[in-house]
This record gives sequence, structure tokens and C-alpha cells, in this order.
Amino acid sequence: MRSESKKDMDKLEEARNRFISEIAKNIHLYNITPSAGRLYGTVFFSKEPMTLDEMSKEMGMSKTSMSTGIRSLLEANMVERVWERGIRKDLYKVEDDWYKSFSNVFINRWRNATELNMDAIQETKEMLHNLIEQTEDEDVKELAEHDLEKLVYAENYYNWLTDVIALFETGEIFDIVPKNTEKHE
Amino acid sequence: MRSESKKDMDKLEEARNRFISEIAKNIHLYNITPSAGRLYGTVFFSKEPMTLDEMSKEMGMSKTSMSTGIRSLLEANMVERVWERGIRKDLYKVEDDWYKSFSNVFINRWRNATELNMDAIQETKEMLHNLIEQTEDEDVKELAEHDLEKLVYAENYYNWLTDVIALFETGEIFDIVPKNTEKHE
DNA sequence: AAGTTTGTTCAGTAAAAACTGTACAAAGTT
DNA sequence: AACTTTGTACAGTTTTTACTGAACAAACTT
Repeated sequence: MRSESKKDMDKLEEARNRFISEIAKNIHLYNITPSAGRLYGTVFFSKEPMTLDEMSKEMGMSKTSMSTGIRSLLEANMVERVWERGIRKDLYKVEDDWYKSFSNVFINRWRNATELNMDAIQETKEMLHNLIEQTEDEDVKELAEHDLEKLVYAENYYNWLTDVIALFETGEIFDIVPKNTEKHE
Repeated sequence: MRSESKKDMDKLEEARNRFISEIAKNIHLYNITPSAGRLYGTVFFSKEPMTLDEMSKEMGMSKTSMSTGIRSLLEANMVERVWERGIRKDLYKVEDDWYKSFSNVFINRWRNATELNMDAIQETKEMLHNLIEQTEDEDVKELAEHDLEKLVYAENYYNWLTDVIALFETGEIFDIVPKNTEKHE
């Protein structure tokens, strides 16, 4: 290999690294660690699907870390496992529909939180209703009623959020904001 | 105070705690620590705006933690400072427009990440263009061109995301998904 | 001006999370 | 059946993050 090519290959690495580092910095929005973010970037630029061993070598990190990193990326639907005839090792490539990746993450995370919060609201409301019914302490009663109002507000908010999430779930969002946006003029 | 009232007050605390604990569990979606989430819940149920000292006492944590916790909530627009005549201490209450809170968090976090990523894409593209122009290594050239294609795709995706974010920024989202949703039937 | 009250900075500590190497189980190869 | 290869569980270590108390600065009170 000529030293010239070597230098050019380094420049390519450098360019890729500029983008990978930025991904690593912002990936926490997907609840993914920076190093799993670098892993994502590495697989993103790879021409072929990668094995855990290749990732390990490329990243200079343990295979164990690759395994856990890839799993978190898989769970976020940002990476997928692919099969290739004659290859025993697991192969991974990035999910190539980024719109889908984003939607998946957005939906899963917010819907999950929303459901749990709504359950909590229902339970709390019930506890407060019971308390109001049985208490003889007027102050407590008043406080509980005040709390109930706040919870009803919260409930409405979560209903709204559920509807927003549904935009992404149904794909309706792509009617509102079309996918094939060309570069803004 | 009668022992009966004491027990009822405990029950109120218990009910509130059910909701507060759930918030604490899911607040990481806003990049906020669980304990700052509990703090939010505490202020949420308080009838009056609270001081740092009151929070400290209520939460059984240091005032320093209250200070940093409140700051993170302030930055997320989830809490606001209020003024009351004759009171020297800083008073805080929860931002009572949750739709606004959500939008703020959503907008700030995603727009910021999107801008940084788009900057990185521009820079990386430039680096790759330069490399393609000057390299004599055909393999490197091919790889760089391949990378460029991927970056163009990413660019389109971020344009789309920018438009989605704009729905929330402009408030257009409330035309699409109306706020005053009554409880789903 | 001296004395308080109040919030924050900072250094040290405690708790949590990320990473590694070893050991092992499952599946493939001989 | 013995041997390899491959991915993951687990225990220990390192790194990062959260929390605290002491010291301090700014603003208010006397």
C-alpha cells in the first residue's frame, strides 16, 4: 500500500469520525450511551453488515461491550440483524429507514411513559375519592379535592399526548409532513 | 390534632406519592433525574409556591440538591419562579401549561440535536468532497462516494424532522390534535 | 456598618453506570 | 463424541454522576 493511499484512508476515517462523534453526542435522546452511539456510526458507514468481532476490532473495545451495545440499538430498532449464507456469526446493519427508527423510538418511549402515568393517575384518583368519602377532616377533604382537579388536568394532557403519539403510529404524520422533502431552498 | 386527621393526612400523602413516584420513574424522558422528578411532584401538589427550604424539608434532602434540581426543572420550562409581596425567598411553582412544557422540551432537545447533526453532515460532506477531488486511490474514492450518498439521505431525514419540530414550535400541532380533548369515550 | 438571610460554588464522598475479562452455554464442525 | 466457534452472564473494576456540608457572595435588615 502506498503511503499516499494510507493518508487518504486516514482522511476518510477523519471525515467519518466527524459525523460519528456528533451522533455519539446526541444519541442520549434515544436513551443510548455515547459509546453505543459510536458503534451505531461505525456500522452506519460500513459497506457490509458487521460481526461483533469486527466491531470490537474497529472500536478497540471488548466484544462484551459490542454485545450489550448492539442489543440496546436493536431494542431501539436502530439496527437490525441480517443473515448471510455461509456466515455463522451474527451480522448487523443499521435500520435504513430512519423515519421508522425515529417513530419507533418516539412511540415506544412516550407511549410507555404515558400509559404508566395514566395508570398512576387512575389509582391516585381512586385513593383520593375514597379519602374524600370517608374523612371527617375538612382540611384534608379540601386538599384532596384540589389534588383531584390537578389530576383531571393531567389526564386531559395525557389524552392529548396519546393522540399525538398516534399520529406517528398510524403514519398519518407523513401526510402532514411529507417524507421526501428535498433540501430546503 | 386528632389522631384520625393524622391518619387521613397520611393517606393523602400516600395517594400523592403514588403519582409522584410514577413521574420520577418516567421523567428521564425530559433528561431530568428521578430525584428532581420527585421534586417536581412535590411542588406540583403544593397548594402554594414553595421555597428551597420548604422543598428541602419536605424531600428530606439538602438545600444544595433542591437548588440544582430546581434549576434543571427551570431549564426544562417545567417549573417557574414566582414573586410574592413581602417574601424574600425564591418561590417556585410548576408551569401549569403542560402542553407548553412538553412542546418546549420536545422542541429544545430535538432542534438542538438536529442542528448539530446537520452541521456535522455539512462538514463531513465537505471533507468527503475534498477527498474525492484530490485522491488518486480509486477504492477510497468509491468509499467516499458511498458515504456521501448516506449523508444525503440523513440530510433529508433531518429536514423532515425539522419540519416536524416546527409543528410544535408554531402551535400548528394544536390544530391537528386539539388540546381540549375530553376523556376518551 | 455589623449582622442576617438566602442561594450557589466547590471539594469531597457516596451511589450508579459503563466497561472488561473470565467462564460458560449453545450451536457448528470434525 | 471431541473440538471449535460464537454470543452472553457475571463478578470485579473503572469511570461518571448525584448528593452533601462547608464556605462564600449578594442582598436585605437593623
